[in-house]
Amino acid sequence: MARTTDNASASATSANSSITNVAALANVSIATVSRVLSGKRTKDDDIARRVRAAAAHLNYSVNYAASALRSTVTNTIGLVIPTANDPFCAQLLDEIEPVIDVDSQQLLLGIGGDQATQIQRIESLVGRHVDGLIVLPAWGAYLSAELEHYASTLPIVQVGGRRCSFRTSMVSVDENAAMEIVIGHLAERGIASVAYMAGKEISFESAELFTMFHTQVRAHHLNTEAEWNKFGDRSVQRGFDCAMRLFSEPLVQPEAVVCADDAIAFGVMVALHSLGLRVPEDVLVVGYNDSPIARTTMPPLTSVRPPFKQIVSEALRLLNDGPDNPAHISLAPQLIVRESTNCQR
Amino acid sequence: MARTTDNASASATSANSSITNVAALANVSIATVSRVLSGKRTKDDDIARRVRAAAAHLNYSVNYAASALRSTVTNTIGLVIPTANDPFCAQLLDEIEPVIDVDSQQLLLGIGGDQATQIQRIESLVGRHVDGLIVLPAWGAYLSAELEHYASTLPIVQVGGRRCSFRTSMVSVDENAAMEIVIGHLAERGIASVAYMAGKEISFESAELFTMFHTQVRAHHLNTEAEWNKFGDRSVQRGFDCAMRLFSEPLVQPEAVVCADDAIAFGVMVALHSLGLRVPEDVLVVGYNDSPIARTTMPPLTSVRPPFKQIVSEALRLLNDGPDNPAHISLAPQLIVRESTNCQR
DNA sequence: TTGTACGCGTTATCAG
DNA sequence: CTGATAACGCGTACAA
Repeated sequence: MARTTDNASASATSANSSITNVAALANVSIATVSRVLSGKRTKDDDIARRVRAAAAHLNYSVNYAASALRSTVTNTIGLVIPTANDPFCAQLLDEIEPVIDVDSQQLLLGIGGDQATQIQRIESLVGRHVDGLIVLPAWGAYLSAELEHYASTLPIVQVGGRRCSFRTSMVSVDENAAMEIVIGHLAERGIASVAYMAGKEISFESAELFTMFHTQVRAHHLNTEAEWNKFGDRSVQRGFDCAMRLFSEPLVQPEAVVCADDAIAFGVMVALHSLGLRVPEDVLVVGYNDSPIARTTMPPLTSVRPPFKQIVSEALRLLNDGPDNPAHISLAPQLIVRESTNCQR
Repeated sequence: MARTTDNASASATSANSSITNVAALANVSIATVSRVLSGKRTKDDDIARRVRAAAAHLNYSVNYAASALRSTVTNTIGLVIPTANDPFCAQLLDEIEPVIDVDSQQLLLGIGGDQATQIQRIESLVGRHVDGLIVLPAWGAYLSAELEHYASTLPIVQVGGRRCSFRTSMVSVDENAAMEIVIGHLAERGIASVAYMAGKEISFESAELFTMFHTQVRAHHLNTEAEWNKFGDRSVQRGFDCAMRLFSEPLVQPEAVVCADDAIAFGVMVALHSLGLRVPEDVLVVGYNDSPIARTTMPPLTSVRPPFKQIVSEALRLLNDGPDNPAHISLAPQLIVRESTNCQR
């Protein structure tokens, strides 16, 4: 073999080498090449090695279009998200892509911030014959009907959002467990009272969490007040405003604040700081989503971390199980304890 | 026509209707159907209308696998990014996906945080025969050789990162213009001295910007000190630490701080706040990237906004031009002026 | 076990 | 401008 020309010939043939070339070089039929490379021929004899060597030498890779046409498997999964500018979506993206790719599959991405756009993206991806579909519904988007419509054709997993029918699969964070862990943690720290800055009022999930908050507060014999616990958006500004109102009164104040999002928690911490209150000595603060920013606040923020790895692996497992085995899976998150709650009463 | 059964028959045939069915229903040949639906036949006579009606009735959509197999156009473009957890990447994603999709194209996403992974993703996508490739190199990744290797086969656009050869296309933010705009803005505000918190020292771009900073400072007759201007990472913590050191000394202090990232600026603002210095009354602060967080800081942060829309449209234009017309395009950003610099001296 | 031959759904080619 | 037909590259039933 002429070592110095290996690279040159490889790069020269990289574009136009098909299974036929490999078969010719390995001195076998294309059927054998197909079987060896797709793993349908387990033996590892001389033939198999010759085929693999030829494929490597020609820098051969299967033509997915031809493969998909013949076998109706595209080695492609579709992912629909509302936006990349959201810590949950972004972390899920970073977690899911590498896992997809090891399977020599690829990720077809659709972004849609509202119901109409998401439905459009779903239809686009179904038209592409993706092998499976993972959907993170946008806030307030009801995709159940749409998803159910394709559920018989295609394995579909909804991640988070409103609970859907049992004809489609679903993976979600166990928010009740989250609340239990958070309140339990605060109770362990010895605090006596706690406030809650919830998510959007319109959301069913927010309401449910709100209820769970009160259940857990009672269970741990903590105190809370109606005017401490408000619905609102998930912004820094909202956390700031709420905390300013809450802590500038000379009346009774909570010893801890639980937030439905890290951004809110962040605003709360800034407000506390400008009021001269210390975190965690005077007030403990807990966030949600464990966004990258939680690690870099002053002090670092204790936050609920959604089980991204598990969400991804369960979602992919459900996709592999096919469209006929739908299931609803709820996964408990983890509390990442940092400085913002590191203070024993 | 039986209106009530339209939906039922459409959904029933949605899965298994090919060009042959459409041709039969429209009473033309499959070739004509192909031409009408792909727009290669401009006339809008009775035949065209019959074809479209038949396609709509059967809920037909082209099989991209078959189309790709025959025509070597996959209607797919590949995008490689280092991570979704970065404001620049996330905003570019949100900007690019809708523009791709209107062209009935799709986005194949690859994520790789280092050089090796990114190369792997690029090869994966090339293996998928994407029609074009957009690459955002990871920090410190040198992909020029890899990209150049495929540049003859495939239109490739590099976005940002180290300058590449003229055999591949490139779209980047004009950082010099950015610095000019920023320093010009501060000079207009009447400040006399300014500090700069640069990006990573290893980066060529950082060094270049560092030089540009000094050029602009001189041009506007402002003052700066060597110990004010440091390289460092793009984190909140870094901004906080640097600002604490800088502003806790009773010596001469800058009236403005320019940061290479919003996160740094954020840390600076927190530090100033805890030192009792007001923004913008005592110190003006400018960030970079106009991440969503810039809108929600207290006060809202003046920040350099990369021209995402233009980056996307230029990148797609270069992809459309094919692999034989590479170009390097540099786009001036925009300064989004907010409260953090809203103070005349 | 291996090879031959067919067909997947589409677009390109060419003759009418 | 239209229609018939070949060809794209691969997987697999069937024959050897």
